[in-house]
Amino acid sequence: MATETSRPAADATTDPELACPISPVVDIVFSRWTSPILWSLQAFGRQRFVELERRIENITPKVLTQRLRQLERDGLVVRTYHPEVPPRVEYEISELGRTLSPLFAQIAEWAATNIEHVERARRRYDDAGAPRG
Amino acid sequence: MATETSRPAADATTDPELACPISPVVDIVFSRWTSPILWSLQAFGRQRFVELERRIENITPKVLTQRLRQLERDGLVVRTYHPEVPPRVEYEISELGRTLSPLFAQIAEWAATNIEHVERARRRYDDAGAPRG
DNA sequence: TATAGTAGGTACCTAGAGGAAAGTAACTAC
DNA sequence: GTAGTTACTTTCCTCTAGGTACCTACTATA
Repeated sequence: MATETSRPAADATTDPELACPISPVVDIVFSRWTSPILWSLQAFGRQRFVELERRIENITPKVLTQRLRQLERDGLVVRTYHPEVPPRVEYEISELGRTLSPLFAQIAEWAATNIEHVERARRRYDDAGAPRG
Repeated sequence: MATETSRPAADATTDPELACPISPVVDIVFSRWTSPILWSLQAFGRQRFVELERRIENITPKVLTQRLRQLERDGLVVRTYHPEVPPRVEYEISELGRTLSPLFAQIAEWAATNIEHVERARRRYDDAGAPRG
């Protein structure tokens, strides 16, 4: 199996997990491209590869495959292969994946009310020039 | 200012944010090393640079500085510089940063009940051999 | 004959994140 | 005069995630 598929082994000596119970979740759910994939599947239901590819703009098929495999391995996504011609594959969120929904909802809510605060803070920081001290 | 400090500009043409309202939050809160830092600050209160450096194992001072600057810029962390000798700098979570607490709590809760499901799914997947289809 | 559609696989390459290690300012203590 | 302390900064280097591009098999359609 390709080394590219597996994440950088969660080695206790090199990972930021020790001080933080949420880092493992970040590795599983919030690594690059995984959240849009999970979001898309939970928001729009079962989808084919190309549908995901089109909906998630700028993702390359290679990376989409990688992430889907990873999510399948983690039990968050279910892959169904139909041996037709042309081949048809469908992806849907698993039961375990669905337990993330309230999390996603809360994050979306936090974003709706606080992202603008973050952006205002950035402008304030940038306008103030380089940090003194 | 060093290019290393700034994140890869959130360009609408290259980012996975379009299909997903939670990606921006991921960029801000859940990028590498930021969650342990925020967690540490919200769990153990105001801390000095070296305290964070010791608590978050294996983080290098360079990266810690980068992440703290980023979090300060985003208004999630407050930095207080005391011009003493030797210099003393204290970091604490901001009011805006504190609004993340319920999020963190929910994620920690999800982890507590579901991480083992993920690990079991992985073992099942790996034992089944390469994906057929 | 050639092209399109589907779900990827594979080889190659680059940008950039992040690590290692040394340097810096400014003062104190020995 | 030298070592220690703190909070970084800077330089150099490595590694790898991710992008580009091309390839597979099979059929329908023009």
